[in-house]
Amino acid sequence: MTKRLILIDGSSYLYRAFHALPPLTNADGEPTGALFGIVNMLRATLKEAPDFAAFVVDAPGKTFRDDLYDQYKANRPPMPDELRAQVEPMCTIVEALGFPILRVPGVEADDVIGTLALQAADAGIEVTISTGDKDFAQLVRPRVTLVNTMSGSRMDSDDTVREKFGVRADQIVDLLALMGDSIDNIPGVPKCGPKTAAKWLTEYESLDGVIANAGNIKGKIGENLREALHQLPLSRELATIKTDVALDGGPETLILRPRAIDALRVLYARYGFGQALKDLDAAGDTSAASAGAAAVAIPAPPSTLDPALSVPGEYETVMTREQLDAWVAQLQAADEFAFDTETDALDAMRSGLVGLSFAIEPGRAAYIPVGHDYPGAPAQLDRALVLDALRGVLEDPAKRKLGQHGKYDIHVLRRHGVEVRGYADDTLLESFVLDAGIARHDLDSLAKRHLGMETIKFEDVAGKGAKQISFSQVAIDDASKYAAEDADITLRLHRVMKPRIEADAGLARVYTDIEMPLVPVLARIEANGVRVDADELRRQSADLSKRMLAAQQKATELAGRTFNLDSPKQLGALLFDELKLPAVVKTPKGQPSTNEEALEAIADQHELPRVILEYRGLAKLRSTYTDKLPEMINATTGRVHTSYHQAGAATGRLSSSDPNLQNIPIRTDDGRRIRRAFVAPPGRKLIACDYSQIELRIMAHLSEDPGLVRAFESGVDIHRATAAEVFARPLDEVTGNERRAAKAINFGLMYGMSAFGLARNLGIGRGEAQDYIALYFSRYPGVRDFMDRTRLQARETGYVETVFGRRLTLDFIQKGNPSQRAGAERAAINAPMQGTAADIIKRAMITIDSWIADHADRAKMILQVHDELVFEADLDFVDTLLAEVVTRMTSAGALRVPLVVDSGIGDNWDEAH
DNA sequence: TGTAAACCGTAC
DNA sequence: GACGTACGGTTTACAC
Repeated sequence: MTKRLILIDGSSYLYRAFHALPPLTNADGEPTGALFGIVNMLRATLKEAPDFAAFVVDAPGKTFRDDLYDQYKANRPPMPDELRAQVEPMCTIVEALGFPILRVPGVEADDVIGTLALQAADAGIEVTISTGDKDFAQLVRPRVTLVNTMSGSRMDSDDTVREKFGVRADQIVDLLALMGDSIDNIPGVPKCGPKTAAKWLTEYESLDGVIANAGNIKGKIGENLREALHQLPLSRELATIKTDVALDGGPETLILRPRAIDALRVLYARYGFGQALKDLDAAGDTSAASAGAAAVAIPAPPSTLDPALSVPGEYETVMTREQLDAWVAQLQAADEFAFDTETDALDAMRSGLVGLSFAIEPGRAAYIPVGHDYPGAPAQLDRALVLDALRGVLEDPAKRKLGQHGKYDIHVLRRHGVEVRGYADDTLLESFVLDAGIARHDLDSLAKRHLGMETIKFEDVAGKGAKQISFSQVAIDDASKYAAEDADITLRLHRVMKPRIEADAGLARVYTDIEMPLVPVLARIEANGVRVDADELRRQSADLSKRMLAAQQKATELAGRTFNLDSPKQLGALLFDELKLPAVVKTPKGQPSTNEEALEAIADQHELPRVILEYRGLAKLRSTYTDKLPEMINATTGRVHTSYHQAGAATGRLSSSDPNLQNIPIRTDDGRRIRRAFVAPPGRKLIACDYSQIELRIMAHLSEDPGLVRAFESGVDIHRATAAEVFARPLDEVTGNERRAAKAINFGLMYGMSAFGLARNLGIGRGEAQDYIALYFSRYPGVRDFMDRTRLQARETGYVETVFGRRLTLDFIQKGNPSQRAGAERAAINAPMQGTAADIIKRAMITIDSWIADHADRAKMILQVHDELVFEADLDFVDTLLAEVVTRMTSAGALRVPLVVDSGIGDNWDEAH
């Protein structure tokens, strides 16, 4: 029988498990996250009962690659302490599990693995390399297979390598050389990624072929290639795994020892690996001395201790009444469950229900298809019947439910006749409260981040781009795996993230008292929608078009030729190359900018800039607003329904999209006209209520500056009061310019502005701006102290907090380059104020919603714009609503200064201001 | 044909 | 480099 060898890349798994898993600690506070991942992986390996195995790790010290290239791995940060602390315990556990450990100085673990793999393959042994490092694909060949247990991927032939990389295994080294590697600091061809590299290698076969044909490759990327030519041979050498390392023993010496059961029991207990301990005890009594082969044969029961890496789930597709009844019974018996809906479109206000999925324990999930429709689709349970069967658990407020972005599912189910109640947890919001700063909170990213798992992506089952199909056309078997996994992963993520929130009182408060209660409130606001007068907008579009045409003709005349007024590039060429006008502003990429500031600066030297400014203003209004908004009116409701994104802004603010109703113009007359198209229905009025200077009030609260607090307590115009202080004159002698300067300072401070920025804003000298700021701080010393304190806290702890405990982690404040750090400091200054304001208005929305629920037929909340709430109400209910709303808004946060709410009433949004 | 980046501009 | 947080339209370049 063929012998089998498993080579485990310990170094790669250690790093990957560390970064993929949450920073767990045991009861004594020792870090265990990476250890946990490794132990689970090794236990799975033992189940495979290989004849030979080894756990290979890097030895300390330099390797031959450092000699080849002094910059090798120069970008790699030192090993974090939490990881370093896990290395020795890891080796102890690996030893106890019976694995031979290999550490060879002068080469990397990769080279040891490569050498052993080839020796074994030559000797007829089947080799499996277990690693998280894709570079090993270069070793795939007959009898050498590559697996990644964390992602579940497997490569055992040129075909499987090609699926992943687009080239054969023997071309992988060349591919890596072309791509380079920023982590290991291997130089490659700039802007050449996996796609480009694979394309070249397919065309020219090898790196040498690419080098020989470098002259034939066009474009910027061709230039990049030619400039990088000289270092490609070095890159190839660095990327090549050695297969001729001198080793003491061959593969046949790598024999597994019996597990040291007692030692393992102590170690598992110490690090809190409950499931591993249970398995050990279950197997240990009967086969204490077995060499691991079938030692862990008993399947693990569902466990809350280590849901993260437990085996892939058993998913059921519910096709019969009996199955449905059985699942409903299980849901009724469960304390909590995760659910998810699948639909035929993205828009929550239009999409139809295609299926539902549920998970009650990690690994135990089901998919109930109700709307799959394709040739040959099997008969499915009736949608109404399924929803009726589930109605009890879904509408029961005492039954805790959780989801990922459940607001969407709440909309879909409401539109299909089911009112979800008891929506208790949401993994999107758990992630947002834990790490507001990260880019993505979608399920796939979270699964990778917190569970180290690769999930089935929507595009895997439905395709993408032009080839994308509706989920209703996805084969039920595929749909079931995808949908059940979504519910399963949601549940597992919840079990990992929720305890981390509960461990911090501030985060728990923000999550439990603000974000979760807000979910149904936002769903109601979105469902309410706002009435928009499409005819009015179309009239405005026509008017704007006429004026745009006039501006365009004038511009052509002034330029002496036609050009595309919408193209910054063409405009720049005309203004700065042909007309030789000065370029005072540069874009971030160093090009001459044609933005408003740049055009204003040259408006006195030529007529054209002014005409462009006119055109731009008109074009913006038409393309973004007057043309688009009528298209967004829902055919069923006749209203416009925006989406509010609760995890949209890192500071805790909401964002709005499809359409964005938080950037409707107000500053210019032409812009403000658009607000006249946001109207109240007949018999109703719009009521707009906005917080007056809420962020500055929060600055007064946080800084406790006596002067600023006093100014707000007195109720005077804050910018005028600031001007009076800074310019040392009575309130009624403050000039317009002085007030304008004070206002610029007030706002600039909240954004962490410098003297440079203030000078530019006010059109004054930098020295003068610096004088203003110094004067300001001398009058309001508490503000300066607050700024310094905030920066210091951010630098020391890496995060800042709002009054209510919301936390924003600033990754770049400690590790970034100077420019990134400066940016992080500005964000640190701003976030407590912007974030506290967001907390306050969210609290107000929740309490107003609960009041308005009893008057739902007479009034609705319809918009939120950061510091403003808009309602529509029956004429005879306006006064009642206004009084109640203002009271609830002003009492939504207890600050050292009063909260003041301004309000207005009108037939449209403009009038209500 | 589709997508991403660059640029610009609207809001608070 | 220089003012925080968003969304989105148009052009442009480029990969598929």
